[in-house]
Amino acid sequence: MMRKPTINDVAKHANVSVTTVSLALSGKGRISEITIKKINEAIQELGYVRNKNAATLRSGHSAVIGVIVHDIRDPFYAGIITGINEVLVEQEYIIFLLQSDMTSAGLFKCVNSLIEQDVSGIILGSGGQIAHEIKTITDKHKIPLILVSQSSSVDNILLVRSDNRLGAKLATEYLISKGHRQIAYLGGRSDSLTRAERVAGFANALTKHGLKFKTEWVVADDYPEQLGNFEQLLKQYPNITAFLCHDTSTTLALILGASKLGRSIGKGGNTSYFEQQIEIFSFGTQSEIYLAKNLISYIDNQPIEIGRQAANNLLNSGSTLPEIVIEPRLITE
Amino acid sequence: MMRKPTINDVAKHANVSVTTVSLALSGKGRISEITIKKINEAIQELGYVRNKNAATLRSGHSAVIGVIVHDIRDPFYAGIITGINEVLVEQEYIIFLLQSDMTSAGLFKCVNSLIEQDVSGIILGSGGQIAHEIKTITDKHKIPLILVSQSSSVDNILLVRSDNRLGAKLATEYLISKGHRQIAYLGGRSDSLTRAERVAGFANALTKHGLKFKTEWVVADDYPEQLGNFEQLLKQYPNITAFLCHDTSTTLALILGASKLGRSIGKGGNTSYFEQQIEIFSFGTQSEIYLAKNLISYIDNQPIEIGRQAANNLLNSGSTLPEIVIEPRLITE
DNA sequence: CTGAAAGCGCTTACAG
DNA sequence: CTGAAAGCGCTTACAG
Repeated sequence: MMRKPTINDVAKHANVSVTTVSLALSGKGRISEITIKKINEAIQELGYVRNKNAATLRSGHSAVIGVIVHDIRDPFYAGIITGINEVLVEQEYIIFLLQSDMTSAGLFKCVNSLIEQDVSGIILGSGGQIAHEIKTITDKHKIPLILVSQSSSVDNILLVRSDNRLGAKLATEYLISKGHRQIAYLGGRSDSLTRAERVAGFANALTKHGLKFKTEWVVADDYPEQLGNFEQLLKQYPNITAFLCHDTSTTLALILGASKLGRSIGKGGNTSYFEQQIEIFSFGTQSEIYLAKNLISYIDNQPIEIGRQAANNLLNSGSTLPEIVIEPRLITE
Repeated sequence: MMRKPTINDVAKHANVSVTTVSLALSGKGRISEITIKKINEAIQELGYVRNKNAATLRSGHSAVIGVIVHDIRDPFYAGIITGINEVLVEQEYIIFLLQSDMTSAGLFKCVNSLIEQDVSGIILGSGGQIAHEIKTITDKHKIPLILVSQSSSVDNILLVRSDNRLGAKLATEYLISKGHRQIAYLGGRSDSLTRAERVAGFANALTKHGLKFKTEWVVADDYPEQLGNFEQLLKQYPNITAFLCHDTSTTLALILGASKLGRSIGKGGNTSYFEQQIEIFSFGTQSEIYLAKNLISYIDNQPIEIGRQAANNLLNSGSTLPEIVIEPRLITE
């Protein structure tokens, strides 16, 4: 076999027309059992593989969607992609994965590239305002666009996101319910919108329960050196008994700091105050925390579910809701 | 504009032939400045976007490669994809991302899907023997295949991988050089090949320096409950002063266990034995550890570099080496 | 430096 | 249930 076999070769080999083969492949016309069998045999013998480029070109439909994220190494987005993939595999769709710095220029390049490939939908990992410019383009090309994000919302574009505010609020209330009265928020970059929402939820829970929100007890980690700040905080305010941590890395740093000062970690609640025990509620994923889940509670933002919903809505162009919020799951065991 | 503009529309609008437009787009023929300007204006005005499906179909070349991994949430593979992407973006290539359970059936489906899309290369995240079956198929379709992996090698297929054995060995030797004599290996599933290689490197370093390799000091985490085993180990053998940890999750669990027993973590070497300090060397990535890098050393397997090399070799079909080993980087600061 | 024309491999009315 | 034929949007010899 010199040349790749085409649908023509299959047709000849099976003694039917190309129409029949095409119909059989796509399952559209009603083809007789016998014919199908003949065709399948021909496909087997020739080692025929359908050329989707040709099919897409002719039919105008691609069964490919594009996903653009900032950094695939971010567990949140990795989870989303897993969820998207789960849904798409079932529908025999396939993903183009692009990473973008989310600058205007970079994003335009990505979107253009996806349009060139004639994708039938785009999922963009961003809640930023730039999404509007993108939406203009995708609209012109009649390509559905869905945003997925940790936070924020954007007018008039379908967005599937997590609820950071709620996650932080529920976690804080959980800590309060266990008797903690001195709670701090640690980690995250201070320019992060996600962090701002979490801090808002944190503050909200405190105030709701008559506790005071102290800005000194909210420490960012804009620079690695701020790890020292966590230690400092522990030293300066030894009466803090519980922490909400922005991510696993922060949690790790906190535990190390605590350990240095001879404070242990546990889920004992405030009753163990005299043991100097610290209770931690961290944002994170199962794979990061599972080995430590006896001692640390965590908030799962459900990225996989976000991915699933985004994919489903893209394929069915279903939802007319402007935004779908996935509730966080608290793992306190 | 009702219909998507095609290369024909651009040609008419610019008063040139389609040949000229096509040549200008691909930068192949030498087209006069003036003509190029006219064409670009037409493209702008019409909002023309090239249809790559048609181009691929006609030219037989796709500028698309497929990447198949087991789980995109694995930081190692996420890093590899980042590296692949880095190289491909420069060459204006684009990635199809597939997740596979790496069973025979699942993998065949993925590969078939990629062949249907006419990819010009495949990178497979696996070192398993199944790669041979896949190689047979990709060979038949003349599609270059490169493997990327944590460990193991496969005959006759180009593989880019990390060197776990070496990473573990160097880390262990580092700990020994700091005076540690009682060192344990923690974490990883006991059926993991990667883990086996690391344990081999660990054992090798110990023996080389006249230390005894004790199987009781090598603890897996096949079940989450084995977290308790770490604690148990610490209790039973309080003279262990250093640990090699399989991943960040293991490290987290170890620190928690140590903290419970009043042992702190640091890079003090064995001199701080009487302070009960523990020194940790963990496999992991920068983003997982950076906040704690003052207290914990880590081995970076350089997934990004693995991805880069795999992509480069795929595009240039360059290397005739059967395997490229990327040396781990030890971050002890 | 530019144009007319064939053809990549498929899908899909249309006609039987 | 099946066939002959047009055409999706491009690239690429070939000829000028």
